[in-house]
Amino acid sequence: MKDLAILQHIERFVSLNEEEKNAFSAIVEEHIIKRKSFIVQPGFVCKHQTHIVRGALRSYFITPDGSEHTIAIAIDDWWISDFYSYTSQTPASLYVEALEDSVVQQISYDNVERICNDHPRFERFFRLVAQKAFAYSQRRALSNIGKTAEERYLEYAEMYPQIIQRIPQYIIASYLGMSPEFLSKIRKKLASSS
Amino acid sequence: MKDLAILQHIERFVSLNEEEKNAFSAIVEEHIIKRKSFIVQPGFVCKHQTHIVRGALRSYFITPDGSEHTIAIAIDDWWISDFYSYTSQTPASLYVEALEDSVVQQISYDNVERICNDHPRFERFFRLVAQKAFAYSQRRALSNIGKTAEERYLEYAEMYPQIIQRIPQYIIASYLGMSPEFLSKIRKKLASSS
DNA sequence: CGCGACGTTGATTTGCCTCAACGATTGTGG
DNA sequence: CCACAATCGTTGAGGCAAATCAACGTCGCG
Repeated sequence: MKDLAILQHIERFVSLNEEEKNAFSAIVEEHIIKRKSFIVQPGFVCKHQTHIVRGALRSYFITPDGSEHTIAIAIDDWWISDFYSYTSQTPASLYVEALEDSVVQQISYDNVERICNDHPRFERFFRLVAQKAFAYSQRRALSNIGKTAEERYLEYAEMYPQIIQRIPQYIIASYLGMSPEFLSKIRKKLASSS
Repeated sequence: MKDLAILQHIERFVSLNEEEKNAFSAIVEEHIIKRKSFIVQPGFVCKHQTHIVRGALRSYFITPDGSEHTIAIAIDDWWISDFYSYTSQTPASLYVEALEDSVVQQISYDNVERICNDHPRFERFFRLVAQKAFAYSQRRALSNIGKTAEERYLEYAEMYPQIIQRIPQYIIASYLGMSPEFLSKIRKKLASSS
């Protein structure tokens, strides 16, 4: 039952009957993504929402001056995409790159719209997901306001210890909005003071 | 026809028949909000989504050190709320305050859920709104990364000249993430160099 | 009029970046 | 299986954008 993970995920929000489960299973595509390869690239429309079965991916973009900025780091059982590109079906401005060999399940924009038309329960599911994603992003933005780099790191490390272990430090730094050198200095200071 | 503005707003996303329009009109409450009064306060659950017919409001929160941070500035025909509190129906962490005497139209959480159950078209509308709001907030966050305070101000002033005129400068500064003193210096520099 | 809200200006401080050089580890082709 | 190159992390010196602090100007309003 390859789609079990993603169906369980959905049933946390809405309950589904057999017909709905089958309709959904039919539109899920499972893929293996090799480390360092991309599922979204600037200039191309992001056509899928991606659910990570296992592995790790990140989204990031590159400013005109050439520096990388990580927008999201996602691991097992999270979703990732260029949500702006997906929603508006316009060319992406982000890269979405696998940090490890990963297994993902994807559903395409067209199939989402279709299944939402056919089954209002999915309309509801995607409304709740969008609301939750938005609320979560608002909250993250809030909780970072007025914090120093050290405070942001401590909070993140406490919240997502698995990510700290699995993901290279310079990517964490880029996600937390600081230089890798500065994160290194923060960690040194924390290690000596504990 | 008091509900005209908000119905027009909805019909930009989905088309409604007479029955749906009537059902929606029935749950809209119109209120006048006096300058300096609050429609959301920390500790209380945010029970409404608020559509501004005319006037200006902002949402902000206060960090433990006592400093104010403006999250959103909204004027005629925009929506505002503590979206996190609304979505999860948990106590708010934001204030939402009127900056001018304003006229708003509100719909309650319970009524939104009810009308979504009864009419899938509204489920669709609120999904699209949540998706758009999320995509927009992502995009704003993106476009600010790696920018100096001056660049952020110039961009905002170009995008929303009406807001620059109508809203006190220290609130703009707080929204753009800089001190009021520094915004003053930026404006002085820009005035002399043009 | 006088008070409070808002904006300005200058002096000083600081959090974090940039640059540069140097380990440590990993992996990869010969 | 080793050599060499990437990749990643560390350390220190110097610099800058923006915050903080403090004082003063100005306007509208009760």
